[in-house]
Amino acid sequence: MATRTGETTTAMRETWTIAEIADEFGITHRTVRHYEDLGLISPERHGTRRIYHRRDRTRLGLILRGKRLGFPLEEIRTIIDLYDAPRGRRSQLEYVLSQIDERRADLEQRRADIEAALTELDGFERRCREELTQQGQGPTPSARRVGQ
Amino acid sequence: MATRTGETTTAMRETWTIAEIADEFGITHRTVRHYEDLGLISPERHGTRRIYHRRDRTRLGLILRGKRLGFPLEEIRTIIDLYDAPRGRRSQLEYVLSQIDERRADLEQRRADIEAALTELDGFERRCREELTQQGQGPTPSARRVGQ
DNA sequence: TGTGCGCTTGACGTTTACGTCAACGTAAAG
DNA sequence: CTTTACGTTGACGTAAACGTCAAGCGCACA
Repeated sequence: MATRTGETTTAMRETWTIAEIADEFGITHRTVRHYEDLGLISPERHGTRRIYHRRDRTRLGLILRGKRLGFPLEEIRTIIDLYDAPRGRRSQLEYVLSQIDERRADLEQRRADIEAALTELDGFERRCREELTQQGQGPTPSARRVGQ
Repeated sequence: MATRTGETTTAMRETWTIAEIADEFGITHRTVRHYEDLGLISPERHGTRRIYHRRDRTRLGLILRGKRLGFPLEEIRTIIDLYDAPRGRRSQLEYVLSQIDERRADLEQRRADIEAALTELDGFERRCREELTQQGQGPTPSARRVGQ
């Protein structure tokens, strides 16, 4: 597990290549480049080569979480751009705050949808388990990994 | 707002046309047909015309919630099919229960992502508000709808 | 010095989720 | 009996999010 520069852990690294970034996040280099094309990340260049810093990794984390939540990439861009938007003037700050409110409303809608889905799932599982205990306790060749 | 069959409310209706279904759910008839093509709904036919029942509306509700949560339609189909899958034999029931566990794990991951996003958003808002009070209380022409 | 490995830029292909005609059928209303 | 409004089946178009070559560049190492 030796890193090629001899550090103890990757946590000390300052910069990364596209390949390192890609398989650390479990995506392809094409995907990383696609995010760059859309302006979600903008790595430094060393000549023609891309150099990724901590900032880029943070952004990638936010991007992938946004994707897990089903947000389109364009929307994800506006969200993470919000985090380091200029907020010097009062009007800018108030704009950012209003955007925050919109984002929160969206997230809370999603949370409500998830709670509802989980509740339904629980009810459904209970009904299934009742059907199960109602049945005879006759053995079944299928594996017993319910408790796992 | 009189319905053409003269009932008081749409809640009493037993069947609906594609147009009624579509604009009740705020989607196009093309979308409804697309869901049918993918096997997410299968309305009754009266000759060539589609007739939608309560069952179809329930399914549409689940479909749209799944979409709000960012699930692909194919996955949504397997999910809602699960709800009325045959579970007569014990092995079938156990399969359904295992699927439920998978679904729940997925939903809980998403919920965790949402909680994290909301927490970050809260922290970010607090920092913004501090910057705001730090600034001079000079008036700004922008609207004052923060408390709303 | 050349050879390979990793990186780069196109450019086209693919899948998902519909949008958008086009052309036709049909049932009720005038 | 002919509109007309609604419904139906293709079939092609499109936008998003990458996948997949192809071809070339540069640098480290034998």
